[in-house]
Amino acid sequence: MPELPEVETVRRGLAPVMEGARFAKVVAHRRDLRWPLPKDFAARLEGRTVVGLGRRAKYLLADLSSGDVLVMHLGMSGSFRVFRDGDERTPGKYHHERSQHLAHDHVVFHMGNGAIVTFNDPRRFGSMKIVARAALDREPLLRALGPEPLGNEFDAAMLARACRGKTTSLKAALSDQRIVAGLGNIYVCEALHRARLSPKRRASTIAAKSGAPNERAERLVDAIRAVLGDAIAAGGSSLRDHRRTDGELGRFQHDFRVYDREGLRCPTRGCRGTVKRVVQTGRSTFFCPVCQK
DNA sequence: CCGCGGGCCTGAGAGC
DNA sequence: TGCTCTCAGGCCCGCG
Repeated sequence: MPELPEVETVRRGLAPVMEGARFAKVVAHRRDLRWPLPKDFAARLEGRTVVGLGRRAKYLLADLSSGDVLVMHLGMSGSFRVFRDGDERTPGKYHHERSQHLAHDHVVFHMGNGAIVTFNDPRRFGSMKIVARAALDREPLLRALGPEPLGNEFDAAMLARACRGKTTSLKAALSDQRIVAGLGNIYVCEALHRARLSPKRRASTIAAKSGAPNERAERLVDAIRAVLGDAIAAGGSSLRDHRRTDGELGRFQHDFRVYDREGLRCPTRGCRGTVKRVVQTGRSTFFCPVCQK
């Protein structure tokens, strides 16, 4: 499911009920997630306070008072829901929603402030891991990640350097979390369309031979930042699984220019092209062959 | 090292 | 209705 904008939307939904709150009780209904939860998962969380809730790429990072960090990933179909004590829901609706959600609620956090946070993931490609904060920079899950695309260190020079000499497609390069961390299938397609660059173009062609960025690299960086910013502002994209933590849908799927729009007119001003779908490295790519060169 | 394909899972939707 | 097939916001591993 989630790419950077969806994960950031989830982070913003969880932060108000988790930051400063204590894990009163933690229940792992099943531990066989993408990687297994440790036997002492609940014990290492219970009684600890969440000092802060951050994000790195598509990972959520809960800093704990114990000096550990709870690392969470949503995989393809993971979602979090927040149920608050005494919110406006009627008891009937509350229980109805809980029962709807229960089938794949693998982990449930009962916070000391009365909030209940559930992690639901039908496909179980997501998971959680507890690591010592002091060892976070050596954590294999995070170690090889490239720069945050909305951070200061991400710019055309760095993107060009990372793509220098790469014979693979731009689509594959942008999907590679070691080059830039947080994009997935939707936002790669959308960013390339905004930058008017073909997903099939060789990644190396955004850099000069010296590795210096060219004008394409500049356009691409601007497009990536813009699409991620717009998507976060819209609460992410809801296709199948993504929900905000209050259960509401994201809205950015209505603003897709190419993703999942095969056969429709290209929205670029003055372009009379039609959105095409091709398969690259096993995933669907949507693009306009007329204005994306 | 590099790029690609398969596999991990479940569920939704299309087509017959 | 029910079956079979394809596809899905991710990522790791192994092969050539």
